[in-house]
Amino acid sequence: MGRSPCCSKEGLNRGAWTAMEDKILAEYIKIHGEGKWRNLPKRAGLMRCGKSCRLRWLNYLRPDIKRGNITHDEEELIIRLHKLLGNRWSLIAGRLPGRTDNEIKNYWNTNIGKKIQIQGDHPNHSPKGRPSSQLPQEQKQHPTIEGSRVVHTKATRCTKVVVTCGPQALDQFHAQAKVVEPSLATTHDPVDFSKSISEETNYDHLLNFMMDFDQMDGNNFLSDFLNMDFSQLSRLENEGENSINTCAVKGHSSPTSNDQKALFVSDHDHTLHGSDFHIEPGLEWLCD
DNA sequence: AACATGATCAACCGCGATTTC
DNA sequence: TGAAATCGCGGTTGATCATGT
Repeated sequence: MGRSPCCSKEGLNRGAWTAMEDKILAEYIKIHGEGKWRNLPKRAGLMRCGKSCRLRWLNYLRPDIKRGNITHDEEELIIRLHKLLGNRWSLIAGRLPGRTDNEIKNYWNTNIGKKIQIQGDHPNHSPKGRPSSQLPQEQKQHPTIEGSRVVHTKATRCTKVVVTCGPQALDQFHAQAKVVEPSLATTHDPVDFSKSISEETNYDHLLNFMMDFDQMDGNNFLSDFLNMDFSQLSRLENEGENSINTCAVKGHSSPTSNDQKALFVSDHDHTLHGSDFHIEPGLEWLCD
C-alpha cells in the first residue's frame, strides 16, 4: 500500500538549521504552540518539512532543554532504565528532565553502549557491531537480553488509577516513595527523578520497585507508573488520613486493565503489601 | 602542517501507532 | 469501518570537530 511522504521534498531546505530558521520556528511556537507540524512550516514561512521542524524544536529549541554533559548520576539512571525498558529512548528521556531521547540515544551509542560492550556483559547491544537492521525481526522488536526485564509499553491510556490501601500499606508506599522523592509528602511538584537519584545513593529500591510492577502485569504497567504524578497522592494524604483509603494517582494505563485488581505481594520489603491498584474505567481524575 | 582516523551529535528516514474524516 | 493523514519513535547517516601520526 505504501504511504505518501510526509511532505513534498521539493524546494525544501535540508541539513543544518540556520540561526534565522531557529528564530522563526521558536517564535512561531511561542505564539501558536506546538503541534500541527505538517502545516507549521507553511504558516511560519519555513522551507522545511514538518517533521524536521518538530525534531528541531524537540531536540534543540525547546526552552527546557538541559545543556551540558550527562552527569554520572544521569548515566547511572540511563543504564538502569535501559536495563528495564530497552531502547525506549523516549521513555528513558522522560525520566531525565531536560534531556531528549535523541541525546540519550546518542550518548548510549557513543559512551555507555561501548563501555558495556567492553565489559562484555550486555550482549544485546551492538552499537558498532552488527547493525540492528540485520537482526532478526523478533530481536529488533524485542531487544531483550538475559537478565534484563524489558517492559514493552503501549501508548494507551486509562482515565484513573485508584490506590485502595490501608494506612499500613500507605506508610509502606511513602517509605518507598521517599526513596524516589524525599520531599514527596510535602511538595506538590512533579517528581524529579534525576534530582532525587543524585541525592539518594540507594536507588536500587526504586528499580526493584519497578521490577515488581513488571512481574505483576504485564507489559504496560511500569511505563504507566512512571508517568504517575506522585504529588497527587501526597495532596490527598495531606487532606486527612481518613480520605486516604481511596486515593487517586494521575497516570495512564491500559484500558485492558480496567477491571484488574493487582495485589502487590513480593519478596521485597519495599513493595505495597496488601494494597490494591485498581484501574477504574471511565471516571475523571479526582485531582484534575 | 597535512593527512588519517575516530568520536560526536544533529538531522534524516522509514515504519508503526494513532487520529481524523 | 476503512483509508488517509498525522504523529512519534528508533535506527541510521553524514558533517564536523578532535586527536593522533
